[in-house]
Amino acid sequence: MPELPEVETVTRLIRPGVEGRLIRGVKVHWERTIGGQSLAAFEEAVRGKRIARAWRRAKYVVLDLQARKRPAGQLLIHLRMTGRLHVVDSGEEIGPYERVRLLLEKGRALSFVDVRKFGRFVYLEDSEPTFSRLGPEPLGEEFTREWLGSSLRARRRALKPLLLDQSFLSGLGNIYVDEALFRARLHPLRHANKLKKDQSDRLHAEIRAVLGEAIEREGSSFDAFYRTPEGQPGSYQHQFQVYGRHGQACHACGATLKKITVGQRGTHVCLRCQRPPRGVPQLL
DNA sequence: AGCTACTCCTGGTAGC
DNA sequence: TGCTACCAGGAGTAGC
Repeated sequence: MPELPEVETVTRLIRPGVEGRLIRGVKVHWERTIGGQSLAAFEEAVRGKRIARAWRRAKYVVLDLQARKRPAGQLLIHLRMTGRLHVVDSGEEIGPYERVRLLLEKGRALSFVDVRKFGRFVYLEDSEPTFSRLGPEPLGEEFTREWLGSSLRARRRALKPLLLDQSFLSGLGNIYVDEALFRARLHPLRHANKLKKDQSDRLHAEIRAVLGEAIEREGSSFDAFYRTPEGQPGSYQHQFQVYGRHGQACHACGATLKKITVGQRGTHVCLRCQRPPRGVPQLL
């Protein structure tokens, strides 16, 4: 499930193939992948423009578009659960799960493959309103220990749903939240405003560490399903301490890891390393 | 503010 | 072997 490290990796991979290229045409195989406007309006907005830059904000791949050398809107791509992007030859057949294809110059194309159809392409004249609703980048300058400490004190929510909330902090998803909370030795149901300073400092450090390490390893991928045709699997899944490891021994203390549900999300914890807050039965 | 429930999707798999 | 039922989950929305 693409989170910040996977989106960062994908962005880096496609960048050399798309930056500077003209979008000659658009093929949409699943119309609902296009969000916010009609298919016709989307095609009209995108065709004939040049991709000036490919970058990442939160879990969006952002393509800055130009027309006649001037900024001309942005294409935001969200991979959601199973979306993947690759640069391919324009004649290359990708199979039944390709949802969108941008035809580029020089016989190349940007192909969007998405089994579960949750991914979205949105063209925006101005992305500022969208991005201003997002919390800070966890690897950016704004995300300091002081910011996290004071922001947590202002919220009463449980840590996990708060960290998954993109308007609080952007880029984290289910996997890296579980990993960061484990590494910070904080139970997912701990209330944000109850953390002591050393705990919120630890959480800050571990969020950064886990994301940085995952980017170094080009993200996580589980099975062939999530890999790109170019064979870019990512290898961070081998570093998981808790995610998907329920029933196995905690690497830190040896206790059996558990899987619980927090906010309708599968949640992986070591109940010995991550002490539940008062009132939460230490069951299962 | 913040909770739950529901929606969108389909491949994989647990259970029988 | 083959069937069904359920699971995974990012984000948006509705209702309380």
